[in-house]
Amino acid sequence: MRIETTKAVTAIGQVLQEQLDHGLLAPGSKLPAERKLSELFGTTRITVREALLQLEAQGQIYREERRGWFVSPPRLAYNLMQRSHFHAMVSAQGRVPSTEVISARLQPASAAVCAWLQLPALSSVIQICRARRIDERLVLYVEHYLNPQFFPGILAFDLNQSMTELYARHYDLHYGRVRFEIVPTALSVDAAAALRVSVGSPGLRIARVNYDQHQRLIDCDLEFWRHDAIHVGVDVV
Amino acid sequence: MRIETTKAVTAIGQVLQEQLDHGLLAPGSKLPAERKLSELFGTTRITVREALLQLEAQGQIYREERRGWFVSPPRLAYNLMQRSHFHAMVSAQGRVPSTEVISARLQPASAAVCAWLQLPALSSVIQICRARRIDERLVLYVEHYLNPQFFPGILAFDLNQSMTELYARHYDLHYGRVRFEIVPTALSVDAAAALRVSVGSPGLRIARVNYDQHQRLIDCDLEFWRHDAIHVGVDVV
DNA sequence: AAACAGTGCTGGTCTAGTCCAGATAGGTAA
DNA sequence: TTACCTATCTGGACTAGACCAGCACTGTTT
Repeated sequence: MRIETTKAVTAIGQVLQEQLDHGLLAPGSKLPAERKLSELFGTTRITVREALLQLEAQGQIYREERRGWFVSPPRLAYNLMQRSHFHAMVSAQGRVPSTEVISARLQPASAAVCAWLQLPALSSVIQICRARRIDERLVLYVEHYLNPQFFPGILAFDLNQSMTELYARHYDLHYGRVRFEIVPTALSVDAAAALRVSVGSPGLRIARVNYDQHQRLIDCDLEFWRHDAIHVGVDVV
Repeated sequence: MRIETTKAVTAIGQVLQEQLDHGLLAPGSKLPAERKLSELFGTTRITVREALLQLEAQGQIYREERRGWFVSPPRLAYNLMQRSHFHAMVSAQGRVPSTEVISARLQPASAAVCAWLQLPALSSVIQICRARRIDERLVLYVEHYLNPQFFPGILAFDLNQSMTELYARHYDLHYGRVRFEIVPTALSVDAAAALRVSVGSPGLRIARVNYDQHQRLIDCDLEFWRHDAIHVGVDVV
């Protein structure tokens, strides 16, 4: 016999929501296992899972593959107008950034990258793939594509640091005009692997095309963010 | 006995994906019913559903409640920098916009709205809720909040038209500075109902705070977009 | 012609399990 | 100490059904 007046999925969601709102579940803390929750709510794992997926879509909780469900930390404010970089931005908001290089090499450019960088077909580009964390949590996977003519020998540097600072210090290049393109979509297979999330989980893709102080198109990057990790701000004057 | 080397969910996704890529399923066309698909792929409805949900997360397909799954039309390019409004933007991209007013009234402002509009507690605001379509498809739910001191008698006008044009024609107000805030999240209950999508489906929330030509804070709006309906462009100079 | 009542179809929700693979932690042997 | 093994816990993937509620169409009644 069913007593509930609302659907089980929304009921479970509301209970968890209420606990989150009242801070009983701190950011970063782990939720009970799905099986425990299904027992607690007297329902099946599939139903519990659906409720968890809805909270995930809202950005309230997130999962790490085969590790469990966790409460989402606050979103990072990403202001497109103030020219900042990841490390500076994260630090300024009182949190701890870190970066790890996944791969860095010269390789043939894909058609999409040729178009972005306005390069002829079959050009070579420098690709740098990195994963970035806020307070130890993997939140961002970035693929950089550099026009090699502007960056001789860059692969020899330590690429864990900010590219912006590297450009300034060793190449005297500074960002001028920038074009952003923001698309809500699922994470790509590479991004999902790097962020250790299950494929198909929602993400935010931000593509940047960067010009230098002389209006030359120097590089672009493709950022894949966990969808619950940021909110984007833009001031138009 | 299982023959497949890959997971059934990704296999189903890939098959549908391939059909989409080759244009065998035209934008807006209906997919076979979930039960038909499960029969076709020799699996259960739950598994098919999971594959469909992944394609939905990627923005390839969408659903209308209890009507079926459909192929997503191309995304609308939403450029925050060019001061345009919905009707103009959609028309310029060769598509057909339409708007319907859901509600319009003077009411007490919520705390969040008071903060956005910098109004004292317990102020009244004009709230206008509208749903907007592109080529007949519901894609956007907007809540406008107007500071009533700037808009006497506005509720008497036809609110199906562009607010931007209404402001200009009858109040001599033009947008000056604008602040956008973009958050990937699930659609609110109201938004989901207005767009006739199931609650918990992914969406993009864009909040705008608008100043007029005299730097006065005149209104704000809260836009809820179907996540697959737009891509946002920003040019920073 | 217009209003209405069926009726079948659709996705939405849910049950009650099974098997698999990666993550983790504890213990044992080199 | 270090390396490896192993048992257990976690979510991931899947089966095989059930019932419900809203949609669209069809055929009847007014």
